[in-house]
Amino acid sequence: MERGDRLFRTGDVLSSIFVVRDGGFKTVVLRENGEEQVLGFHLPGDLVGLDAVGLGNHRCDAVALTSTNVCEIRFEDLAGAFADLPSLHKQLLRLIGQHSNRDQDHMAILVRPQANERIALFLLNVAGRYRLALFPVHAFKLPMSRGDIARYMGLASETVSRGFSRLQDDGVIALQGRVVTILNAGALGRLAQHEEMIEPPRHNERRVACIHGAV
Amino acid sequence: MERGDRLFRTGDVLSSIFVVRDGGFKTVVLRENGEEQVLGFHLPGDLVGLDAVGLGNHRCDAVALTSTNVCEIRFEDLAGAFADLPSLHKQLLRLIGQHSNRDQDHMAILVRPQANERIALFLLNVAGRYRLALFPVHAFKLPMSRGDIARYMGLASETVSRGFSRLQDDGVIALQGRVVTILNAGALGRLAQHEEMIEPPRHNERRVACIHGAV
DNA sequence: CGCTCATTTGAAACGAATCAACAATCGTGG
DNA sequence: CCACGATTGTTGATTCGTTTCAAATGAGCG
Repeated sequence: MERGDRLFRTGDVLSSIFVVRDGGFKTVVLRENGEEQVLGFHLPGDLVGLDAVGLGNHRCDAVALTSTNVCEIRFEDLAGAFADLPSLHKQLLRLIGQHSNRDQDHMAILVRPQANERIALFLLNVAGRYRLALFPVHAFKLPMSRGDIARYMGLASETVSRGFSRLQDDGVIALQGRVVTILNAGALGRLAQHEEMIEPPRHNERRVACIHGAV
Repeated sequence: MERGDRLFRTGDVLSSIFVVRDGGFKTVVLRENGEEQVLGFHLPGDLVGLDAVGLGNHRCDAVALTSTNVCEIRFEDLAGAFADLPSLHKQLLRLIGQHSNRDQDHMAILVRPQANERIALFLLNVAGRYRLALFPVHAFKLPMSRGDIARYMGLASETVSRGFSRLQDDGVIALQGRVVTILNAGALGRLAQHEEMIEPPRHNERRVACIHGAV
């Protein structure tokens, strides 16, 4: 699939669940006033489409953020297999539970009153997910735009941009466009919990991203 | 159960699901820094405990907000019935889907950048849920404190209080402590969507709550 | 009736949204 | 391969709104 393509749209009947192999998706709802709200990001290894399991219809659009590669699981096959393998039910329930955990992480971000905390949490979140799915990496490329991140976190895109720049100035992360390198995970964790930066940045001038060849 | 009692705690293994008959609950998580985040409110007719279906353990505490009355459904009974009645699965999945819809409503509140929009959405939300469960009422008593509402919406409790007062001054709602009367649902809906108040308040002085005997 | 806790309200400081301009990046086609 | 246009990202200045701290009021409960 290419960037901008939709895996499914709001209202579509549930026919398949997808596993992201490569690339990334966002799931979005369009509010009555025309604004787009980003419900979640789906990175390699993640499932897309579980939102329709409850009622049988999708409640959001799944939009490809980049060129993507997905694995399709036809739901009727799954339903047929349920009768034979009761354990599959537990499996599905566990998946749904994980999905719900994602929502909870999202809410944990949204309730923070401070933009910097939200941004720090977001980065830790994404980094953790990449760490699970791929081999541990210090640098990863965000497939989504700053605007998407903003609409995910309930902030203006300028605020996201400023927050990223600030983290770079403080030597917590290095930025190269959408490529993020976490330089100081400890500091990021403290920022996510409203604690002040304890170790001050070593230099005040913005350093160029030195990703020691990992990019 | 009495106010403050816990139906279950974080980490408890899933043993039962509950239906709220009377009163209300909040589900909360305690963050590492000691702060409490309110994940949801459970009013009469609502289910509590679905959070554990995915992994088998509860991921939050369920705290009674008032004296309450619940109906317990032992999960093992349910699991046994699954083998006999495959349709029960769909039923459970639908319930989970509804639960997920709640989370989505919650996020729709949290992404609003403006406190007034969040508060308007919250009131519409709660009113809609009371309308579903009980006979239509214009006045209802919130079982939760302003602080709980604030922790649910990611605001300071003072901001919630101010927002309520503002809505009262504008003649959109009437307040009597925790009893809320919606006087102008249309205006509330418009406020929830960032639109300005079109019809100005008829009087500037704060009116006393006139709930025409419904309380 | 007096206590404690919840709620309301005020004033000030801080932070984010907004508006606006600019730089950088990407994709496209010459 | 480079030039171009369009999108995306960054940065600055201002305005608006929320948090915070503080105090007063009100309600619920023993």
